[in-house]
Amino acid sequence: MCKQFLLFSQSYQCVNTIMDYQFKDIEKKWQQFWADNHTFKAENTSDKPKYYVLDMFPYPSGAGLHVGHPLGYIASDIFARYKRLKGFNVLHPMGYDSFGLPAEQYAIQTGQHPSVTTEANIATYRRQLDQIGFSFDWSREVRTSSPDYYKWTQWIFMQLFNSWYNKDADKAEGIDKLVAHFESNGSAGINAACDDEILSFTADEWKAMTNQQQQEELLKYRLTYLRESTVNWCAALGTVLANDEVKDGFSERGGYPVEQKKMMQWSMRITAYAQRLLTGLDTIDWPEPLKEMQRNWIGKSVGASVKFPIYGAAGAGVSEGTLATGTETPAPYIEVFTTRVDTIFGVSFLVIAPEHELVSQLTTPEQKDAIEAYITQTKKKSELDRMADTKTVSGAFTGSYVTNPLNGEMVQIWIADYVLAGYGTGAVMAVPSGDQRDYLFAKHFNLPIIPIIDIQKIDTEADPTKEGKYINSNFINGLEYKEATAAVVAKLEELGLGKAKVNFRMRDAIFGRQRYWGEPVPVYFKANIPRLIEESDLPLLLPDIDKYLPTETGEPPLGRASDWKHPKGEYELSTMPGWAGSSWYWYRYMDAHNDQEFASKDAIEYWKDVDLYIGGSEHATGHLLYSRFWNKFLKDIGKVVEEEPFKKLINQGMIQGRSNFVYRLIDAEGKGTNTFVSHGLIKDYETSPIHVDVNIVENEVLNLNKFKEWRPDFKDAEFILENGKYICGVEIEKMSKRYYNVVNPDDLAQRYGADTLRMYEMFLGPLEQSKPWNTNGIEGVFKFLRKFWKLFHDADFNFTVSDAEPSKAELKALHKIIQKVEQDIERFSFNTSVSSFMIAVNELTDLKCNKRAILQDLVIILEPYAPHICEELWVLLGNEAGTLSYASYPKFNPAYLVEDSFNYPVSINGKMKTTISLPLTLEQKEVEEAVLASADVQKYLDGKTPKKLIVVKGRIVNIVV
RNA sequence: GCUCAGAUGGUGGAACUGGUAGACACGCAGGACUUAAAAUCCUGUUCCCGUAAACGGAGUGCGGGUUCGAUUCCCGCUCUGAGUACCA
Repeated sequence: MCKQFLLFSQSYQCVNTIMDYQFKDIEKKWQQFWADNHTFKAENTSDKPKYYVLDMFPYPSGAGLHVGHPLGYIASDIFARYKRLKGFNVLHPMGYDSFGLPAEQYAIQTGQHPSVTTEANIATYRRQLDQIGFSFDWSREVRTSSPDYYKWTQWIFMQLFNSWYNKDADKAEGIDKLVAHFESNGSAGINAACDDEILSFTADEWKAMTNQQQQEELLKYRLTYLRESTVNWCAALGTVLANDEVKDGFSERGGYPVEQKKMMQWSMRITAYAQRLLTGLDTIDWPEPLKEMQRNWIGKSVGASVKFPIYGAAGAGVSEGTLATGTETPAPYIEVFTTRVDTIFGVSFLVIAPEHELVSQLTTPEQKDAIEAYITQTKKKSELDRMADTKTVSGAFTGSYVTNPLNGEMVQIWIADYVLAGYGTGAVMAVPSGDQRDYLFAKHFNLPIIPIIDIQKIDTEADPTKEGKYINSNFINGLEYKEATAAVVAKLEELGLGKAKVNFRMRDAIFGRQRYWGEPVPVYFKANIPRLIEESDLPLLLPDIDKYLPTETGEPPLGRASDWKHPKGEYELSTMPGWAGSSWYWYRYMDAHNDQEFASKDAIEYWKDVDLYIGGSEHATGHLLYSRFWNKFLKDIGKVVEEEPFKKLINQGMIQGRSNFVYRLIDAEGKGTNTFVSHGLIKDYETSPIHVDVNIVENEVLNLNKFKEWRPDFKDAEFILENGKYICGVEIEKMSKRYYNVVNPDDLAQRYGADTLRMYEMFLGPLEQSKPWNTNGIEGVFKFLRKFWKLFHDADFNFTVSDAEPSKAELKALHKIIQKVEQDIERFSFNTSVSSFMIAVNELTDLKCNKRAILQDLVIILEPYAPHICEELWVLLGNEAGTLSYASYPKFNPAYLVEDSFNYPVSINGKMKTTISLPLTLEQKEVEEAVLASADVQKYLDGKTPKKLIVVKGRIVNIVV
């Protein structure tokens, strides 16, 4: 900053500083060089082993990048650069997830086409990314909203439509194979993941169906299919949301209320893959919490389904009874799912969800009023209340009974809202002795509680134990858990009233959005049957429309597109959800410009999968689950080679904002004055806190002049200072414009340079840990880089390196850092390697080392962290420009670290007292003698004889007195 | 409620399989250079007692335990953050 000034005033200092570390020139020069020479272009054929480093690509929002975004990108870039130096052919691409709601919301407000704002936002992102010096191969950039790209998203959709899941083969197969089976064998022998209400038919019956009927039936098997589903409808956003986009009954984006609504919807049969998605988790190197989240989301429970015959229902084996007048043939059974089928003799009532389809059939005339009142009451309760209020017991008796299939006892049927219609069969067998909710329910309504295990303690609460022997349990009395469960299942199977069953919590994923800015679904409707467009007609382009709003008749915005019609029918009007384009993008990077396939077979067989994936854990149950699903499907149809797409995954922690406050003095009338009180003094005054821009605060000290300039109303501000300074208050909040706590990487790159920014972001702490951003301390990293630069220069900043043989101490410093950084990088501990670099440079500075033999290797190992300064020094050292990125990583030689003596810490009773330097050649016995002989130690022993002496060679000595 | 992660100086953090707690940096204090400031360099900096210093005591959220030795392992608890939520 002072340099230009000095240039004119003091020529002596000017010469001194002119060649000082000029990060601006250096960084601009090398960024240009890399771009011009395509330094980081990856080849799809190579003798080197491959390594694929991927970042979760960003949605290009209007706000641009803040300082938290690049954290993961910097880490992955360091890793990618490191792998190049280690001799790998590295694929390290970047792109944009450019379909999405904000651009559309903006379009609704301004009328501007989302593609225009998207384009502008991408340009900003690119500029911001470029100035940090990433080694991305930009020739492979993808944008999910580009027709060349979404052509293949649509193509994958078509493959899903043309596939069904064969449970016997445990993989997806072509729908034509299913049709062939129907033609020759009918529906017999098909074990498919499909809708519940499939028909069973013979081959002849199939052939006799009209095409319309056949298509309707096939739709029940396709991996993407239409079905009337209850969806999360958000009226304010005008769209349907996925479960993971809804939080506590409100939309995650915008926080608008979300209601349940029935709608014809495209769905993805992800449940077909539930088991494979679960087992696959054991084969991948992901953070355990993230795997756990996916496991919970998939929600596998192993148990049994049991049919309870409805007492008096036709076909249930009992003829009498007083059932409500059902119009249809009454159902003979209620089916429940249970994970504790061994407790079946403890069943004292049955509970079904208020929304259960049999409720009206089961309600007796006497109970009609009670049941209807209860249903009305439940409906009134919002989703939120129902979740919050888990303590109050409520329910109503239907008046009907089932019989226990194993002992024929009459069991009351109740409805209660603690049973959810959407899980299992929407009905549970209640065992109050073993389940706390059933227990409370039984107590509340005075229903029997039957102990079923000898050691059960059920005086005050349910006891879900599996220990002990069964009692009151018919043929399993005296048995233990395992054998009892097996016996009950066997008996139920024999009776045809139950079987072992696995249940998943995960639901099929809804795949339609009533929105404009997304991929059009490549489908048209003919006689209400969805049909795919021709593959040769892909991509089905997103048409222009006049307004980005639903039509008057409530159809999605695409309903406004005129002349947008398939020759044979009407196009689907909903578009694909945000996760469509991101569920396969890592394959497009492998072969980004292919117009014949989404990526060539060769490219996919070469790159295979992502070796390292870095991104936030907020995508745990969305993107990361859908991507695994699509990947498995693509593997089933032979298009990709790996079962799991992301071998290793790392979550970078969230960067929170760190807000600063000033405290405005309040006058007697309670009005804010123009005087501000320093934080340490606010207890003596009446003040109110005001957010202040963190960029005019340094180490909590407010820059008073900048504060006066910051907002016009603070122009004449006065201050009550402490120790001559105004100290600000601090609080951790979300990083957001409205808290004035956003730190922009552009500002830091301007002020300190990209290399400093990169290293500082890593220096901040462990990558995976969430932490508030704090710019305090960036000076330390900046100083380090200047010190590093000085190693190569004399006092007048002339480049000076010596070809002299390095000393033992210099070699030791070098090899210590080689070893340390390599270990750190392999375990993604980037913060500690930055510290180690500082130590190494401090040591070499103390040794006044300017030897090429040391410094050149140091340049190579620092390159992944601070690539610009290293490139510059690499060339100054006489190497060819641009060859640094592919130089070979220095080999660690442990011989240089060998010591011949060790400074033994001597503890007495575990407390470190003194140290003794002894040769490492000494054996345990000799160390003991040397320690006891030492005058220093004798002083501490104070004449006492040690009880015990512990010597760990090369580590420690501990004397027990 | 359940699951997971975490708690170390004024601050960010380090200590990798139990072995010198506080590396590295920020901040702060003192000093050098300077008319002065900035920049740079040097010294100190866990706390307490004492204090010129040696030295002594305490100390990794809290309470126990195992061990010659525990930030690290075990048991119980408190707090913070994330995920999930009547899942039968």
